[in-house]
Amino acid sequence: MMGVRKKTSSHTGINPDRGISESGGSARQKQGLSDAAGNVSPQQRIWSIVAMIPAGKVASYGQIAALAGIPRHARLVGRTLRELPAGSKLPWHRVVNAALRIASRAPGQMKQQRKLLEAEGIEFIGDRVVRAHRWQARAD
DNA sequence: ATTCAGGCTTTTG
DNA sequence: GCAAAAGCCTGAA
Repeated sequence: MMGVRKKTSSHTGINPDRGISESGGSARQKQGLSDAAGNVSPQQRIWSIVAMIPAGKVASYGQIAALAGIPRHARLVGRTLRELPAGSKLPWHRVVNAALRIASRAPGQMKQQRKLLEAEGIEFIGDRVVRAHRWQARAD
């Protein structure tokens, strides 16, 4: 593949530093979130990225991880999303795997996720999301 | 410290 | 396009 995808270092224009104002308000009780050195925990980065996925678009775990500055952490993204509080504002449903398929962690939610996506105007081909709906940050 | 399993990804055939 | 194998990381036993 590659071709369009440059190195992850390419500033796509998105700016994770915009800070995601509370994503539910609770998930930060025992999480360090910010480090003494001013660093933020990986999951906060993930939240930021996920939060900036435009409606009507979907992104893959690895993509998010890469954009968050933590390549190879696709699974961590999934893990993080799994721990999300119910009232989270994060559009976790816009996150799918590299095959553009809905990752199944719970049969019921999978159905729900698809419904949410379709509600945003995302089309499906079988159990897969139409490629045109794949989100890609670009700098230009 | 070691082992295992997981909302993954990528390369081959 | 799908299946199998190998990678890469993390959290929990």
